[in-house]
Order: sequence, then C-alpha cells, then structure tokens
Amino acid sequence: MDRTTTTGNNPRRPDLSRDNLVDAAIGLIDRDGAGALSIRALADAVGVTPMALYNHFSSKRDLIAAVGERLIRSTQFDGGHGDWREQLRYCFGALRHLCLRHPGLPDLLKLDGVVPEAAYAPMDVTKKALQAQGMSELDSVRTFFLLTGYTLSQAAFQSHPTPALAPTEKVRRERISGRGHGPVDRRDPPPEWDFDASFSFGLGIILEGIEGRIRAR
Amino acid sequence: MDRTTTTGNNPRRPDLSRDNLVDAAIGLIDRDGAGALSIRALADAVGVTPMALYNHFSSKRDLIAAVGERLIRSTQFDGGHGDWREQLRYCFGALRHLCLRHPGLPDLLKLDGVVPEAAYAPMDVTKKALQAQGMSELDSVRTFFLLTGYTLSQAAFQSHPTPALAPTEKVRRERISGRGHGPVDRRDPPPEWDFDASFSFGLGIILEGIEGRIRAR
DNA sequence: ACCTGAACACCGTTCAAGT
DNA sequence: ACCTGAACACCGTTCAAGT
Repeated sequence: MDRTTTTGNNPRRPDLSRDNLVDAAIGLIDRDGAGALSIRALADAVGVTPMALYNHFSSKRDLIAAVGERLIRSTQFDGGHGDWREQLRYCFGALRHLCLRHPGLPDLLKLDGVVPEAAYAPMDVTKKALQAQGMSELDSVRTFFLLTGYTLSQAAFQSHPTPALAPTEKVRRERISGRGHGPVDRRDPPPEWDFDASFSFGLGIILEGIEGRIRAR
Repeated sequence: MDRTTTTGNNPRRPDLSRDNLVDAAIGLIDRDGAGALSIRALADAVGVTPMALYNHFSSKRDLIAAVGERLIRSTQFDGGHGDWREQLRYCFGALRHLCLRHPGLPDLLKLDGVVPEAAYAPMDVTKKALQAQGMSELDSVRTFFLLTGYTLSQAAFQSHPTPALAPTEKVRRERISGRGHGPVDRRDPPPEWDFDASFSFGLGIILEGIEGRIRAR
C-alpha cells in the first residue's frame, strides 16, 4: 500500500516530489551547513540524476526558496498572549530559535536575497502589534525590517564559529605574513560570550526605542 | 623608472602584490558583484595563472578578508563632532554608504563570516561614545553588534534587486506551478520604497532605545 | 621567491534523447 | 510526465615542475 518503494539497490528512494525533496534538502543543510546543499548532492541523496530535480524546481534559487518557505511555515510566530512587547519578543525569539535549529538557514536566505513569501507571517504579527498601538503601517513595516535584520544577523553570527584553517593554508599564511605583510587574523567573540543575553539586550533596546516612538504619537 | 612594465602582449600587468591584487579584486566586485570575485577571474584580470595568487593569499578567504580590510580601512568612522547620537549616526552612516558604494561588500563579508580586523574601528567609535555616557564595556560592544547587524542587513537588502529569471527558468516555473503547487514568488519592496528614510527610521529607534538605557543608569 | 601546467573533485545548467 | 547521459562553462585547491 505504501508506494515508497525501493527501486534498484538504492537504500531509500522516496517518490520525487517537492515535499520529499525539500525534506532531503533540509537534512543536508542541517547535517553539513548551507554549503552542502547543491543540486548534485541532493540528487545523490535521493538516488536520482541531477537533471531530474529540474522537473520539480525551476532552479537552485527555487529550491532554496522552497526550503525557506517550509521552515518558516513550520514555525508559529504569533504565540505571545501579552502586550505588544511580549508578542514581539515571542515572534522574533521564535525566528531566532528556528535559525539556531537550522544553522544553514540565514546563509541560505542571504544567498541571492531570497525572501520566501512565508516571511510575511512574522511581518503580519509585527504590523498587527504595532498598529494596535497607533503606529502607521509604513513605520510598522520599517520596524519589521529592523527586527528581522537584527535577529537574522545575530543568529548567523552565533552559528558561525571561525572554521579551522586547512593545514596547507596555515603554511602559506606563515610564508606570506612573514614577509612584511601584517597578519590578517580575524577576531571572534570570547568563548564565554553569552549569545542569549546579548540578543536579549539588543532586542530590549529596540523595544524601548519603539515604545518611545509610540508614546510620542 | 616605473617598474609597472607591460610584459608580453597583456594590456596591463601590474606587479603582483597584495595591494595591486586587492585593487583588481575591488574592481571585479564593483563591476559585477560579489559573485564575480573568483581566484580564476582575478588571475585572468591581472594576466596571470590562478595558482600565482597563492603566493600572495593563503586562500580565497584570505583574499576576501583583505578586500574587506582595505575597504573598511579606507573609511573614516569617527567624523561626528556632536554628541554621542551624532557620532553614532555618522559612524554607521559611513558604514552604510561604504556598502552602497560597493554593493558586493556585505555579501563578501557574510561569506564564511569573515570579519576583518579593521571592523574594530567602528567598534571603537561606538564603545567610546557610549562608555562616555556611563554604559558598561560589555553593553557597548553588544550595542555595536546591534548597530552593525542592522546597518549591514539594510544595505544588503537595498543592494539586491530581485534578479530577472532566466528564460528557461520561467518556462520551467510555469510548467511546475501549473500542476497543483502554489506559486513560489518572492515579494520585493514597492518601487517607491525610500531606503534612506527607512534606514534613518530604524536607526532613530535604536538611538532612542540606547538613550533610555543610558538614562536608567 | 615566484610562477606555470596538469589534474582533482566539485558546481549549475543546457541540450538531446529516452520511456 | 518524468528521467537519463553527455556536455559546457565554470569553481577552489593540490601537486610537481620550472626559473
């Protein structure tokens, strides 16, 4: 009765469909990051030829948008039942935790600036909460972009420990920087950096600024 | 006397060096975006073999970091001579305009989370301005990340008009979405969107939030 | 010290062909 | 309607060799 048959000697070969392919794609990025999502790797994962995917997605962009769509649609953003502050904390806390659960997500969305239509769920929460306080629609949309930009950038920052240098790169780096060029090191947050507290602090500042704007109406 | 000789029939072949290569790399990203910066394209642009670049950069990451380093170092961030509000407006206005002048820059920095050391110039401006108002060092660093995340995300958003679909992709999209799958369109800001005003609005909210935090000390 | 050339293991996508 | 196979024009990087 289950039509998910195993053809040939391929371990699992589900029916190809948008839903199944998006499932597999999320598996790839969760295991190995946004860079691991390629048409070829996905085709390999489901036991099919790369070109077969183009019957279900018009391009890699389309695939990425579908992944973002699925992930965002699987999240509830309007769970706060307090005042507007609590609603926004809930909404962007949910967005942040979604990004932390799927560390490849911010990179994926940043790739080519893909913004899935589902992103308008958190936008609607924001607009509703702020317009109820007398803020104009334009300003509430602007505030949405502020909150989203902050949340995504912080989540991306947290999810990106500086990758270790390849051994050959280390050797080249020593050779190059030993000849008059300054070091090109990057600095990371100290290991004891509290990302939760830091995010909460920034969000608090934004909410306080919003409150001032609302009071001044 | 000028040692920038033209060898062979290559139009211009400057001496290879970090500085000259970074110059050429900036030329590439300014003309065709962050995606146009590849080891091979850069080698081609300066008339040399790809592998020659590895005598001057240890990896593509190293090259990207050097580009970011140069661009950020070429900018003045501490030009505001008013109160802390004006100093921060100047600092992050400068960062924003740098990103708009080099639309590939935010993408480049986002790539692998490269943060050039030079980014600590705007951080120092922020710390100095806020600690003078009694804010702790930790909170001023957190505020720096808030301001930077917001500024970069807005600039990236502004620099990324949705690219036109390739003709073949349009055909595939019609075929796919004509069969039960919902459309996977993306929405852009309306064409009359005022990015300057929107950025200024968000920055104002952040500054207002900071002021509240300062007053509550 | 610096550069070349061939090779490896990848990409997204096109095109023509199969069923 | 859906999938394959070969090909194209790309990637970053390794390795061995030249001068």
